[in-house]
Amino acid sequence: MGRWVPGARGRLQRAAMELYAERGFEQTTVAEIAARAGVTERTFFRHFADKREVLFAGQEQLSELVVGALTDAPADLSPLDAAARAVEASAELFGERPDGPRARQAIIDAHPDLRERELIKLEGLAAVIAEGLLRRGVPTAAATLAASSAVAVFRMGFERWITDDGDDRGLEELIREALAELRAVTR
Amino acid sequence: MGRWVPGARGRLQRAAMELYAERGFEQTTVAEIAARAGVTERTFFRHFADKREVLFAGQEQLSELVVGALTDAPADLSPLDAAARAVEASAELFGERPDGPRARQAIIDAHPDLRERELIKLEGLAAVIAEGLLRRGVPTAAATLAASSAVAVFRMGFERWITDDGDDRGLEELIREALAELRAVTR
DNA sequence: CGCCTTCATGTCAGTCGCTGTCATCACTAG
DNA sequence: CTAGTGATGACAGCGACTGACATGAAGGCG
Repeated sequence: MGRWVPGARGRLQRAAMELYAERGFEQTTVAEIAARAGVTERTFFRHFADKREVLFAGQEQLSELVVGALTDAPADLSPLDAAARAVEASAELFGERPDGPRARQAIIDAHPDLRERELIKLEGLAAVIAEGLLRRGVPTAAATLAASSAVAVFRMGFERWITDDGDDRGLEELIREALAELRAVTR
Repeated sequence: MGRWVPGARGRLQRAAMELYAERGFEQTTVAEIAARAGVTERTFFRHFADKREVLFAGQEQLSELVVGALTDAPADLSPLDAAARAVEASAELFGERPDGPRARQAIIDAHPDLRERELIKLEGLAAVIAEGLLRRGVPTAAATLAASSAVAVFRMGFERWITDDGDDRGLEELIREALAELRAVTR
């Protein structure tokens, strides 16, 4: 390590989450985040592309995890089932307690700029799922539609997971439930 | 009208489209757009919330049109069919020639910031469709899933419409085709 | 015809997100 | 001990966006 205190990236993430939660996203300055983390504003932008990205750091891991699950999924699964299986695997990343994800989601939902960023991240997730389906021999159109359906199902399961307090079911089960509902709707 | 030349809003839209197409979105300054339109930078921000919004002016009309079509759709249609019928109605707004929409889409696809904005607009479209389905008595979950499915189907139809040059089919037919493919995938 | 309200615009100052550039300094390989 | 590496600080600068105030034409009204 250097003269600097290590873990600047993590401190920036925590500081940003705290401040966004306290004062709101727009009312928070990057300089303030940096100050709380004990670094310079410039350092913030060396770790995160912009003021929003600090909230979406785990996205790469999520994509890798989901793509891995898709690759490992049984070859005889239908495209949609394989894609759904893939997004179910995300439960491994989120853990059992929805508290953390719920707090983060509350921040995101509170500001359109952050929702935009979330949407393009989900779009990216759908893109890598579609790509994985293509590698399974699924035609382009079917891959695209199955991927976006899987993401829709994931979103619904995720929202229920962080919303319902009396509901003790896990993220995976809620995603499977949403998938069943999607099938009922498209029937 | 006043001392000012009327139609500032329209001139700003045209100027922005031209400049975004010529130099790209990021390389274009709001001051440049305003100058080409013969107004001040400040006036730009009086007409459009930000530099991106100038490309998404027709979104309100689209939502209204789609919601109207959803309201008018036969009551015995399934939620998904009604939602699909609604997005099909968008063809009325886009006209027959995909040239204009294609040019606009090329600009949007060229920059992530614009794609973000497009995604949140589509999300808004899905939201109003879901709302319309709720008014039809569709349960929340089914309404949400049907709406997002309809938007996915719309996107696929739209992309084919502006892409395929030898394909003379209209937007409506391409959307119906995508819907059939979605049904095949979710089967 | 002249006054007054309205409203789109111009002007100006200022904040903040974000970037390029160069210096600094601890750590590390040789 | 020296040169290189890598994360950081310091600083100047651009451009997006906002708030406040001034301006001048259009239209209503006496």
